[in-house]
Amino acid sequence: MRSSTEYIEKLRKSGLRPTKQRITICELLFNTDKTFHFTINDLTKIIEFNSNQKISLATVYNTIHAFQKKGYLKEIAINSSQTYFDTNISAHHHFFDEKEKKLIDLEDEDVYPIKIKKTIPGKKIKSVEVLVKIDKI
Amino acid sequence: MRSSTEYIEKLRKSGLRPTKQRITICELLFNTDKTFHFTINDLTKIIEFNSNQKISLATVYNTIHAFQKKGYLKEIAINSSQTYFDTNISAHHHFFDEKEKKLIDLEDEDVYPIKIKKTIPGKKIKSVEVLVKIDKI
DNA sequence: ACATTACTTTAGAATAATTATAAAATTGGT
DNA sequence: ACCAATTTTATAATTATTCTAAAGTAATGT
Ligand SMILES: [Mn+2]
Ligand SMILES: [Mn+2]
Ligand SMILES: [Zn+2]
Ligand SMILES: [Zn+2]
Repeated sequence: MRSSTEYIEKLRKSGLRPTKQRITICELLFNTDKTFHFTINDLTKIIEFNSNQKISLATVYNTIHAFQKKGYLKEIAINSSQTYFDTNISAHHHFFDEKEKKLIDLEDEDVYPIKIKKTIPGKKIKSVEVLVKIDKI
Repeated sequence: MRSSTEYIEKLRKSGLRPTKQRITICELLFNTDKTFHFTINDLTKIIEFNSNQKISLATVYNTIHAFQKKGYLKEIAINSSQTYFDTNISAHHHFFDEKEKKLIDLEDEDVYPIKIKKTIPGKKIKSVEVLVKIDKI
């Protein structure tokens, strides 16, 4: 359980005003050792059940996008009707269970290093992400 | 330029009735040596400019999903407002240029083989896809 | 503390890709 | 030709996300 003053500092340093809503969302996202994956819909429910506050949907979207731009969240590329975000911002890969619609982290040691031999003139690599789709045996 | 009778056969064998619309879409998608990536929006324009026929949007969606289910198309996992499809159905990876919103194939020899060490009990791997996001240097 | 300004939140409307509906058209088999 | 099953179509519905603009809050200077 980190103190909210820590998030106030973090937000201020990022040029984001530490509002009640942002602090609440920080607490719900980052006040845990475990990182996790979520959709906006998931987060809305988390807020509903774990805080006394009602935060408007627009603010949830605004906040998540602001946090993502600041690098506090990662967006995971999968084809889904909803966008997935990750509180684990380290470079890592994923399993995706399409039935359960759940992401599972692959740690660095779970995947042999990826080497891309091809280059595109005038372009540089921004990220390399592996998505492993899994299914019932 | 393949003959349309070839597509009629292909469709019949798949249990899909060879309708005018499906044959047209087959011709536009598969009558070329080069494979390519497209969205439904792209395909709609391709149909408009390269066939005398008007195919309703619902039919375009229906047909593409039918072809995908039969394995004639692959859906590419990226976060975009539109779904991308690929006429290259071989297992392969992609560059994605987020500015241009364009996919570029990575050939097998462009990427060292991916090895996943982690396993999930009761689950088997269905696919392994690498997405390399690129940007202006 | 008060005033001023900039930023943020909010409810609700708008947008846009995709899916559903159900009637009309087409296909394949007899 | 006839019939049943499938397909196409126009249109409506759905739904995640973004936009809008008014009201609220935070930061800053006096
Ligand atoms: Mn987004
Ligand atoms: Mn789809
Ligand atoms: Zn993750
Ligand atoms: Zn491809």
